[in-house]
Amino acid sequence: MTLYFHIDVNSAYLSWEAVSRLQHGDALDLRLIPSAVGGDPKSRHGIILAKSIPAKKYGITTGETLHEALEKCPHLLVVPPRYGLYMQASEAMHRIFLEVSPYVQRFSIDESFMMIPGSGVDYLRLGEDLKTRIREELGFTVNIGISSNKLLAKMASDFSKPDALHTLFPEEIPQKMWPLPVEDLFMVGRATRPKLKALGIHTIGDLAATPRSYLVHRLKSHGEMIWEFAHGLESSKIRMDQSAWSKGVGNGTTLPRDIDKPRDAFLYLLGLSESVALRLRLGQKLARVIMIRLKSSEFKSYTHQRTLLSPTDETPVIYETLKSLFMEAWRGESLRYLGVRLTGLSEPTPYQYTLFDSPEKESQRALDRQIDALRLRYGKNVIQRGVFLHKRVKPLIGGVGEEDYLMMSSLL
DNA sequence: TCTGGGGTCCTAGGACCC
DNA sequence: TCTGGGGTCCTAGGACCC
Repeated sequence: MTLYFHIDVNSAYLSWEAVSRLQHGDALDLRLIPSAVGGDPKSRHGIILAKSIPAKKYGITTGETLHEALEKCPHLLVVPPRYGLYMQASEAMHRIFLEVSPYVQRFSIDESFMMIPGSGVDYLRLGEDLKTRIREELGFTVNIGISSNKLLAKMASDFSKPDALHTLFPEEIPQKMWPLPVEDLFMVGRATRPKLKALGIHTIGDLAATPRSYLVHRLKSHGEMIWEFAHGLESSKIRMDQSAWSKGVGNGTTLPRDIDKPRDAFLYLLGLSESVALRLRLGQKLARVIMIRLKSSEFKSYTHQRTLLSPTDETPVIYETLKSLFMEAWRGESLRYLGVRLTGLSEPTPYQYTLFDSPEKESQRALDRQIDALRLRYGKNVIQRGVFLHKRVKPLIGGVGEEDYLMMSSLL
C-alpha cells in the first residue's frame, strides 16, 4: 500500500525564531515562555502570526491583534517576523525530506506531503526517525500524520501537538475523526461552519451521516467535497517541483495610514509593480491579466482587472495599467490597502511581439533585466526610482525580499 | 495600539460567436 | 419582430488554505 506522510512544523515561525536565537547565544528559549511572532501595530500590521504553547494557555490565538493578545497576557514577549530566516529553516527541512523520498510536495512554508511507495514499510519507525532527525539536526519539532491518502495524513498530523506522530487509516476514521467538531475538517472554514450548524451538523461524523445529495443540494460542489472528506475519500497525487506560485503572483500591503489621493496611491502601486514584476521575471513567466485590489478604511475590499492584448513582464506596462485600473475602480473613499495580482501566466519564449510594439520594447526589457541582475547581486536596495527619494514608501513592496531570492538562488 | 500577506478554486452573469 | 442553445472568454466576488 502506498503511504502518505504529512509533516507540519509545530508553531513554525516561533520555533524557528527560538532556534535561531539559541544558536546565536541567547540563553532564553522563546518556546518555554509566553511569546509570539507579530507585526508592528504602528504600521497597522499588528497581528499575531505565531505563538508559543505557554502563550496559547493564555488564550492567545493566531490572527488576533497584538492589542488583544497583550490584554490577555501583559508580559507576552513579541518579536518581529524574519521571513528570510523562515525560508532558510524550511529549505533545510525540505532537503532532509528529499533524502527520505523523492516524492515530496511543499504545501506551505511549514507543511509538506511525502509519498512512500511500496509495501511492507515500517512507517512508524520511518516517521519516528524523521522526527528525531529534524529535532537533532535542525533543533525544532514537527507533527507527522500518516495514512493512505493526503487528506487523512493531514487530518492526522493535527491530532495532538507538539512533537507527535499519528496515524489515521480508513478503519480508524469512525473512532479518531468522526467525533471531532466539523470545523476541524479540512476545507470547512468560518463561512461553511455556520451553514452546517444550521443544518444540525456539528461533528465530522454528523457530516458523514448526512446524505450526500442533500449536501450537494445545499452547498453545491463544496458540499460534495467535504462529504467525501468526512468519509476519508480523497485521491490527489503528490505535486512535485511546484514553485510557490503557478497560476498567478501578487503583492499587496496595508498602508501605514489611510490615503485618499491618487498621487499617493500611484507611489504604492509603483512599489508593488516593481516587486511583482521582478518575481514574474525571476519565475520566467509573462502575465496577461493584471488585477488591482483596494480595501477601504471600512475594510470593504474590491477588485478590478484587465486582460492585455499581449502578455507582459515589463514593470512600466504593469504600472501604467494599474494606474488606469485604479482610476476606474476607486470609489473615492479613503483606502487602507492596495494589492496587485498578475494571472494568465505563460512562458516567455519566444517573446511574441505584436504589430504595434515599438522598438523601445526590446530596450525596456533589457533594462528591466539589468536592474533585476543588480538587485539579485547586491540586494534590493542597490537601485531605486527617483520618485521614491525622500519618501517613506519603499521602492519594492512585498515579499520579494530574501525569501524569493533564496528560492531562486539554486538557479543562479 | 483595532483587524497581514500570499495563494487556489468556484460561481454567476454578460459578451460574443456559431 | 420574436425565438433557441451551446461554448468560450472575461469579470467580480467569495470561499478556502497556510
